[in-house]
Amino acid sequence: MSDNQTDKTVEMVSETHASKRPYADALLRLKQVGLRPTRQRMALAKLLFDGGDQHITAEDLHGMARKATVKVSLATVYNTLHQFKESGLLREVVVGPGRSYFDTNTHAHHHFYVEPAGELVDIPVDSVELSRLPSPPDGTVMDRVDVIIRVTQA
Amino acid sequence: MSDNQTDKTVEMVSETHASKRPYADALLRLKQVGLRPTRQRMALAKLLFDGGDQHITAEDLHGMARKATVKVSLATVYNTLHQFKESGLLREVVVGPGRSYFDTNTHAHHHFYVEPAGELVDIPVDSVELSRLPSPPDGTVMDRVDVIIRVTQA
DNA sequence: TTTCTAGTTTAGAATTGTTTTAAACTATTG
DNA sequence: CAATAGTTTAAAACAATTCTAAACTAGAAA
Ligand SMILES: [Mn+2]
Ligand SMILES: [Mn+2]
Ligand SMILES: [Zn+2]
Ligand SMILES: [Zn+2]
Repeated sequence: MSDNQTDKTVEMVSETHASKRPYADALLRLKQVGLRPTRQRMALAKLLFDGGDQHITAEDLHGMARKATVKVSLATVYNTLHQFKESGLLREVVVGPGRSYFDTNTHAHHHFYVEPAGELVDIPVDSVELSRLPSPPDGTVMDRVDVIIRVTQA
Repeated sequence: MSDNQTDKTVEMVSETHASKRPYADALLRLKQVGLRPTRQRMALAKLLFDGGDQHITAEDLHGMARKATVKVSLATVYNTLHQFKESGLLREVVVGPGRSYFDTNTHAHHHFYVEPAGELVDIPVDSVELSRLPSPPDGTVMDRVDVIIRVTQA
């Protein structure tokens, strides 16, 4: 519901005001989670959320920023990604040692992991049916279930 | 079947010959995958496979070796873990950025990941029912499905 | 046995990905 | 405008892993 609302706003902005107010959506998101809309965060938010679902590494995002001539340090990229993750604007998906991606799709969903390309592909949550799950170990409570289907390029 | 056979051998060895021939099982495993039974590999194999299923990091294993007064470098521990993994003697399970475990249970199975303890608990494959899976992206073929249930200490 | 050789181990350097530090900077509030 | 809390950054530090190149060793051949 809150997600739905956000999505609607995004659509509106990108469809009707994007050229006039290209930072409206980024600004909104930052306001919603209580982070100051600094130049760097605005630019990173725009890069992250302006182009559909993405699975991106910190280095990738830093590279995109540089290509877009946004002056931002790698440390800030890391800071920002973690703040966005803590705020629920992003999820982190870990697929291999030293391979972690930030995912702009924060809805419940699963992943194909294509090796050796190292590419992540979303799987809608309802196209996987987990009809039986074991109960968690004593003294623990279930947080979430991640399904990663590892596939290889034929 | 091949697994079954191995398991039977392990049992036999540990039950009837362990005290007399404590390296018989390790030797067998190395022979089976065509790796020379060096002092270091034998010792690591023994540490890994002699005590039920384990989820262990490279540092952990190196620590265990040191405690058992086995002289082996960390580089060799890494080499060996990767060789064992490539040979199918071990699996690698990645649960978080910079958190990867080597798993002595090579049968198909899933995991609870207990946070923040960082502990892995096996889930038998048949206690999870994956009744529907999407087809892999074009040009790829499914390798395996990993289910990680993240749980938190209550 | 004694070579011979390919495979193995190792210390140490290097690399990768990420975090920390502490000083400079900036968005917001009064 | 201050004043201040939050933010950014270069640089150093860190953790995990890999690489390098030289020394060592298991197994095969002589
Ligand atoms: Mn590895
Ligand atoms: Mn992280
Ligand atoms: Zn995703
Ligand atoms: Zn396991």
